[in-house]
Amino acid sequence: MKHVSIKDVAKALNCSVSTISRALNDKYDIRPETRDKIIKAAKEMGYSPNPIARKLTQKQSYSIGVVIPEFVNSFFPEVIIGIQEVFFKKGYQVLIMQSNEQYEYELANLKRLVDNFVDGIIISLTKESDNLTFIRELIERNYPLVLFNRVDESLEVSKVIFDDYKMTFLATEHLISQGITDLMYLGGPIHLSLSKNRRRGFMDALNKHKLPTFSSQIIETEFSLKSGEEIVEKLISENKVPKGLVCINDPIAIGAIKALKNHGYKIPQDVALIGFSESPMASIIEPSLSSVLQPTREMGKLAAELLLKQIESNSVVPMTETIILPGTINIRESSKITHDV
Amino acid sequence: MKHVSIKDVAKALNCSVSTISRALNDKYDIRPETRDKIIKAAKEMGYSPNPIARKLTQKQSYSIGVVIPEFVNSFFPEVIIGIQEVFFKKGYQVLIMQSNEQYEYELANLKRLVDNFVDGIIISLTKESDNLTFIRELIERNYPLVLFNRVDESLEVSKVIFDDYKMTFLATEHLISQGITDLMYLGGPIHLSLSKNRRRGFMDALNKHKLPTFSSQIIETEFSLKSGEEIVEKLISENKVPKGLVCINDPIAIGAIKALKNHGYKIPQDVALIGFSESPMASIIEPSLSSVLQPTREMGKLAAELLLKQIESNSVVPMTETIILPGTINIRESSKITHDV
DNA sequence: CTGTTAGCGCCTTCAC
DNA sequence: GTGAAGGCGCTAACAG
Repeated sequence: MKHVSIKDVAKALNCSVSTISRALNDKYDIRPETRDKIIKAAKEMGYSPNPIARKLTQKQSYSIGVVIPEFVNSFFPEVIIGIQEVFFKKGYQVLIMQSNEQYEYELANLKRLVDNFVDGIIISLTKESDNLTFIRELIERNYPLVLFNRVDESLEVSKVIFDDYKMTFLATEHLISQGITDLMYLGGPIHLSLSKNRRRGFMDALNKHKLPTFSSQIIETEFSLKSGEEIVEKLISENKVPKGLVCINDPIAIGAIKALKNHGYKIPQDVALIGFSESPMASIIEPSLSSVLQPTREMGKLAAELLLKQIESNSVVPMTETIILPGTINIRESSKITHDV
Repeated sequence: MKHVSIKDVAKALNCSVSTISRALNDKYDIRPETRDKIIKAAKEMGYSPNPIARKLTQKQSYSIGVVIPEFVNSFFPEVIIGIQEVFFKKGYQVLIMQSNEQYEYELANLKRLVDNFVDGIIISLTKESDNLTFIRELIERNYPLVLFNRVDESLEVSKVIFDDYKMTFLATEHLISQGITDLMYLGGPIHLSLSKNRRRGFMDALNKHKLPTFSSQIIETEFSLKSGEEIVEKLISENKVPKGLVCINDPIAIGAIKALKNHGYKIPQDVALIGFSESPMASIIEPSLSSVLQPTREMGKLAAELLLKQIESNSVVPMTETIILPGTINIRESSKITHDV
């Protein structure tokens, strides 16, 4: 049960390996009849090309890498499905690497992908990625690269992001429109561009409506449910719970809800909340969670297409392009204040 | 910015490539001093071995593949984290492939992994995988292989599974202990061993307690929340809702709860439920969901270790071993009937 | 101990 | 049109 190689086929058909190679790759300089004969024979013998050997000689490996920070939440898996849709059709292999929110893993993953000659990489940064040296090197080498969602804006590279600023602005305005003036923002890891933009959106909405702002209004968090829960527990113990909470994502919001409910707060009457990224949990928790709905799978598709474009055009000029995806606000119970209270 | 190869190092140090190779691989037959000198020079020159070329000559590729049916639910990602823990330490690359619950993808994924010379594969079957020809072939070729969770018991290969029979038996008994005699089982895709064993556990628990059994008591489902919701909607419309529901997994149970609540059923008073596989949602939904808690990450670790054992012992004798992991029942509100009603 | 040679499977010149 | 030869980067076998 050994792998049949091009050589075996050549031997069987009594011709040279290069002829076989040409036939299989459908090159010119080959008589149609011989080509067909060879293809038929190859199939019968169960020949399949060895991608390893192919990678060694050729530039293309027909595989790309995806590096994501985590996949416990459903967000990144959903993006990957979008990516796979595009590349599967094109016959590309998609290598998925997970960095466990650690820069060390991320770097190792990137290096491994490069060492394995992937044709390009799609990446979303970990929450601690502040050293971007390796990525900058890749960009300089004109390595096909696309960042999505968790990007660093200083990098000159193709990106697909959500309209973080605007959507957070609108989400905040939505709470304000419910008559809430006392707002806080649970804002994610501090140095990610995504966090910064969303924070800015939050502040600008407050400013626009001439609401008071104060320094402790924005709280740094992780992306996890647990983090949201802990931080709100702390707010409760310090007696600093505001009337409205804008949250960087759904898990944070859900953690917050959990803590609030534990302590007898009524939602949305005592505290109104809105999340981000529309997780499946949003419609399950009680009260159901308002959230910014984003085209997650679409994000994956677009990132894949941007990468494909870079790969297929082997231009020396870097093709950087940024796509900003819009979202919509999905209003549910957690932010619908009944004014007849 | 080209890749420096072993040849470049050889040229720089004025010695032969094989010496370099020996030094880098720390083989015998090399003087420590030359070795150290070479290693130092290689590092300075920024040399990194080309894994592709290595794969071509050697048998080992130091990479393994993981094929999972889906990763929208958190179960499989959690298993993969366990797998990665083991292999990352050993310097192995873990290739993650996702089959979208389709046999066609699964087969393509397996073939690609084999073509890429992974040293072994860890796999959990899709819900539709009933054609196991390719896997059987791999087993015959003594290809290192481990199945987990969604396995086929007829395959003679290493497996890591949960004690599906027993845990479902106990889960069912738990509902019975709450005084429920009118039970149904939402049981997952029909031909997976996992479904069969759990179904058997359910039936045996009923039999042990001499409860009536009837054919429509077990309903085939998918694994998704939506499936659970639809099926219970149907039960409601047909007026066939039982007093207790044992569910093959948490998403099904949560879908069921959603449908029941929509129609004004009280949980657990009108209908008590228990799920399986302890998802994060279980403690968030209201009422909180009782569920069988399983050592998910541990499952990944064990599967990885079984595979590693197969890879490292290059014995011709197949080493098949089945590990059955126990679970514990996590009782929450959805099945706690207050008898003072 | 170190260098030379050959070959993994494939593709790409270059002759014929 | 087709075959022969060389090389991708590395390791292994055999000399010396």
